Amino acid sequence: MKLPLSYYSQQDVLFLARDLLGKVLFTEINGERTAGIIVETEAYNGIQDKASHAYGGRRTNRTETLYGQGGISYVYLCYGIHHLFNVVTSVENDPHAVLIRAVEPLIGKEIMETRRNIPASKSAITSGPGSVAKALGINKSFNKKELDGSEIWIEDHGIRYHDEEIITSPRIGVAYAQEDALLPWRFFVKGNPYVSKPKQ
DNA sequence: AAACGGATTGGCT
DNA sequence: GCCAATCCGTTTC
Repeated sequence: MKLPLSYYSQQDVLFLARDLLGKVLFTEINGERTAGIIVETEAYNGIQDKASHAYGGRRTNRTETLYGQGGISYVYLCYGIHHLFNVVTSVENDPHAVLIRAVEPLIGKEIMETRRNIPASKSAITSGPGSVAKALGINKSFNKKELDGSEIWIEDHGIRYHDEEIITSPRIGVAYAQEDALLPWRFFVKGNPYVSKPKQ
């Protein structure tokens, strides 16, 4: 049921960003299980990608996680407030990652409501990367965790989207990446209400 | 040593 | 629509 770690060693991060749509992301914290269907992702393509934290081969305490073997989580703090969850992919020393930007709640909706303090009837509950992490209880303690463990993992429930149901667009909030900001490396499910709605 | 700005969100105008 | 919240790696003095 859980995707094996070998799934994440695929070296084409664009393929995986698209393939992760429809997969189900789980967390279990103190016996509280929550899960959501991934409906929006972005690919961050290693040392050649100006939008990546690992651009130019940068290695810091924060980015060290990205250089690990595919199949671990990369969680960092954005704007000092929001935890953003990424799936590290490819092989060791090839710092590729997929940012999970939105999920459709599947299991543990009441727990998500408590964590987010908004009703599950509102799509904002898991829309946007900061909201996903908060709803699933993901914080910095999840950084570098293997994605086939008992606290966080991803399952294949056989949900498949046709090509025409998947939209690609430029990534969000990466204007600083200059020409790389225009690359169509964001993937989302057409019409899904949980897909984030940036102001751009 | 200090300033800057970001893979964002939600509350107030 | 605007803006504050507020941590941390990077840049600049």
